[in-house]
Amino acid sequence: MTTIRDVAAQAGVSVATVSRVMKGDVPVNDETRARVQAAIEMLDYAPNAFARSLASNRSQGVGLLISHLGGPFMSRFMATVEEALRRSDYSLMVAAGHSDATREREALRFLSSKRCDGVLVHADGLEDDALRMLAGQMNMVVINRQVQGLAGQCVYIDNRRGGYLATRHVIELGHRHIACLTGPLSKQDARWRLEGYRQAMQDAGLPLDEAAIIEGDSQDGSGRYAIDLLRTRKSPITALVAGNDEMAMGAMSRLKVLYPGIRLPDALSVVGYDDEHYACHLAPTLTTVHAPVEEMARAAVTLMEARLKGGEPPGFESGFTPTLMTRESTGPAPDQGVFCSTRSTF
Amino acid sequence: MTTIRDVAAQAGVSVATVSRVMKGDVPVNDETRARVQAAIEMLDYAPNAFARSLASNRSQGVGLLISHLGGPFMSRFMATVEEALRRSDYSLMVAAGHSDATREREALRFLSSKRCDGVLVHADGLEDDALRMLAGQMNMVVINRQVQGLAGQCVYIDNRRGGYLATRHVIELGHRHIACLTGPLSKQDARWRLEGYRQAMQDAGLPLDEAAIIEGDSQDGSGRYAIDLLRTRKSPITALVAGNDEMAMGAMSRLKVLYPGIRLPDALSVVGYDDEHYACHLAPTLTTVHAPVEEMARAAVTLMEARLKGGEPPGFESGFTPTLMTRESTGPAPDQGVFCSTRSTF
DNA sequence: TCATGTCATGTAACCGGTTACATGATGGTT
DNA sequence: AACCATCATGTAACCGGTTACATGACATGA
Repeated sequence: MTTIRDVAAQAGVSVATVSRVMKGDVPVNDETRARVQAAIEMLDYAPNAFARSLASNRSQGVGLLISHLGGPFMSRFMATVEEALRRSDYSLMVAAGHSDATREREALRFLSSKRCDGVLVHADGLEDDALRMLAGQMNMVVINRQVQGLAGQCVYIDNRRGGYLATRHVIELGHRHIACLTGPLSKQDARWRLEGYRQAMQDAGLPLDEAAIIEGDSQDGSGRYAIDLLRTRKSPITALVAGNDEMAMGAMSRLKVLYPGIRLPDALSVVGYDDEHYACHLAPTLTTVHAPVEEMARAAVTLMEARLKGGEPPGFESGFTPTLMTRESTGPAPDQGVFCSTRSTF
Repeated sequence: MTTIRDVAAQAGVSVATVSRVMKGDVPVNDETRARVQAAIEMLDYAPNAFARSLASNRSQGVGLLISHLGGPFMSRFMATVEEALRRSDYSLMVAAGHSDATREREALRFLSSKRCDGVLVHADGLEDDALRMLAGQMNMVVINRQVQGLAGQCVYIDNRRGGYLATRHVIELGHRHIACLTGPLSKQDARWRLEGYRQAMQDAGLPLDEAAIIEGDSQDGSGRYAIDLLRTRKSPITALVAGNDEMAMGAMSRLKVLYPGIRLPDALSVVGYDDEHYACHLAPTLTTVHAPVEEMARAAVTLMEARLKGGEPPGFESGFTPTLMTRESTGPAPDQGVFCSTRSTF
């Protein structure tokens, strides 16, 4: 392995000069710089990252804590983050938190033990308090979540608005009996989406039926479960607002099994959330809420880089707004919901 | 930051002794060890990863080069790899190659510049030759690909068999005119899957119609394209074997648009590949080829750890076998294919 | 002419570990 | 008693960079 000393010897200068040339922003005589660069070229020199980190106390790496690696849009998110970071010569270290407070904390400890310069945190297990505390110990940007007291280091999306949009959409289609299938209410985003649902119902002057709110686990199985539950209740539900596409998909699958003869939006209008890439290939194609994931990822990296450079945090808006993708899974409200006990198909 | 010297002072021993206690496998007097451990505990000491790496020339990190972060099963794969590595206190550094030889090479250079102890390489842009060469320069385990000359450092799956299984399945259902929609044939796995298709056709004594082999790009758009193409040709195709679920999904969507009245397997039997988690929620649910991704990921890590420890490579079999998941998208061959020009729906 | 400032460059301490080798204590053998 | 092996521990060189400070060359103004 060629070291900085080899290069210095080859170029006939001191190691300090080589270091300065590598760094780039320190004034060096043009002729000297050229000689050093020639030597670097000739010896195919690449600085030792460890030595550099040890001396400068910076790792040139940022950690990414992902609550659940298989989660929606994670791949899109990570791809964008990786690309943006690499452009700045930062490496990306990934750790998974498995949506569990203890494991997320452990993952952060791990990343911190690896001396990341900063961490992008997508945690849904940790409490706000824990995040605030940890943010004091390391350079942190929080993704997909708004934490009070961590202004300027959160990139989030208005989940309340997402839930609102989804619900208002079916209301506008004439639905009055609308169920809501949420993700685990221990998660902030699930709570906000539900809040949006509540608000939309209230704004439309519709009664809130607490029995029509079902807490799921964000997996497709919950969709099936929700349908079965709503069916036993035989409440006159005509639309379902789901907390994510996965559960919406599960619900639709179950409906197709139970009511093979009925076209789906006629049986039940279903709205998803996340706009996963399969959403437009389901049958019927899924109306869902779309988030600008790539933009959010870029914003997170920008925020992080600003923190790392130590300058003023860029004053840009890091709150994003979801949009509704209207597709076939939602349609006009029928006179009678499929779940209504008076319906002949029962 | 507390250093090893602080701990040494606190415990009244030398830094070497502390280092030995940290290492674990060197004999240290029990009483001394206890004192050191108490000091570590008391000072909440965590060794500086850079210093350690610099001195020992090991990074305790492995890189993961992913050709395409959004690709099938990547999240499952990564989740498993991350968990297995972390258990051994290795960190995971991710770089994306974007399915392009140059960018993959660049990503490897990057990971190597960060001094990873080893790299797990999922590359589909690089040539075998390039991989063989690079494998000489760094500790490498190749994922999802069998490279001649790199025995014992590849974890792969028998794509030929996968293609064979998919094709034989529809043949057994009575289909005789079977199209094949492949991924980019510049990719090894796409070529092998096609090879399996060919073999199955041949084994069944069916004629090979080269016009029924279409090269796609692994995106859903290719599915649509393939259907449109087959339709103009009006060849009497009754089944389609696709190179992945994405394309199969695209094809089915297109079919549903074109022939809204016909149930899908009657119009065309479709087989996918990858068994993505949405496969069983499409309508009809998608018959597809399943790979034991988690097992493969664990095997890759095991192989890597063996290389890192420097011991003998474990003699286990790193070739995996795919299985067919039979679902609704395939059915008995109709008398007349939907693409047959004599059909009345045209 | 000499003090002073500017600029490019060199010297060497430092980051915080690992580890080869030195040291010294202990106990067994002849 | 002298010798040697064994074992736990300490000393200090080393890994390969960064950077504060020193140095020396040259230009400027009094």
